[in-house]
Amino acid sequence: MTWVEHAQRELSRTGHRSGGAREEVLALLGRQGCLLSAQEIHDQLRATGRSVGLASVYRAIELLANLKLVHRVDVDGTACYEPADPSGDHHHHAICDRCGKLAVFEDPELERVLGLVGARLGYDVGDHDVVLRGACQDCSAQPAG
Amino acid sequence: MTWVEHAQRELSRTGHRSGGAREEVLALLGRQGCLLSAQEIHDQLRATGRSVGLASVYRAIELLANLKLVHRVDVDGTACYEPADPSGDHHHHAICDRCGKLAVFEDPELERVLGLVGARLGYDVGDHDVVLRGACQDCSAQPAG
DNA sequence: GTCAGTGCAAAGCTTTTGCAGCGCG
DNA sequence: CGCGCTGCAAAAGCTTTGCACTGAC
Repeated sequence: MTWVEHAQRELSRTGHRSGGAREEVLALLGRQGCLLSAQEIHDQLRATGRSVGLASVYRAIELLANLKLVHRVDVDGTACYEPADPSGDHHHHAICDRCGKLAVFEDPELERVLGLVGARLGYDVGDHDVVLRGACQDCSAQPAG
Repeated sequence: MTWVEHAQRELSRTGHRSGGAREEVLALLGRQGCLLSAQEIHDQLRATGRSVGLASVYRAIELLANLKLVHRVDVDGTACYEPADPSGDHHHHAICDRCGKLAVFEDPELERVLGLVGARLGYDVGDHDVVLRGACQDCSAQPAG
């Protein structure tokens, strides 16, 4: 079952109707898989002739986030979204300060340590964000500038 | 040497003049130590009769962030700031979904794992953010709502 | 005296909200 | 055939910028 199918099932299960705008947002997120801002979703849909109102993009995203079907990450003060794997698997991001390149990683050890930290704090941690910032391999090989 | 003194020295070393507004922002950050938004800085200064224009708060913060004297963390789409320890020591944050309570933690193991991840990606990681979200001990003891 | 620093007001972005109409179920 | 979904436009934050003025060096 694809993520899009999973999401559609969840939406229907929680009593939401199907509509053109949300379907388009869902399909785009499923195709892209990586971090997209609301504006990027709007622009990409418009570019492929499947225009959707920006407000509807925000509403679709908000709903999907509430159902934990997408994961939200703030990048430079802008919210970006990506499909959340229903199995609970997830990854984190490293962003290059210089060229903006985005790298994705996952690390079981990291997850384990974060779990321990949450337990130590007495927090029932439902979610966590980890973002690394620095120079990617290409950029750090070049003189700073 | 206090953080405020350290920051003043850095500012002067990098050719910046001293001015009323930035001094007030610096002093407040030094006193509070924890995450503050630009608006909160502005309000708290006004409340103590040391009013500073909101634009000046933003300009002071931006400069301090560029010099790595403060650390920026995005909380719910709003940028918050706190003094950055010159020794490189730093902590991370856990935020309660329900009551908004903020907890602070540090964990050498976490830092170690993040270092390994950065190395594996070939990133020269200069900075990283970790935010845990969930229910704090008090809130998770209560029925959801 | 020069030019960084400052306050105010206006503009820019991202995100949310109000409202009328359409269409899924 | 009701109510949720949608688009548009207006509004509501947060943040940046333009400009004239003040004050540090």
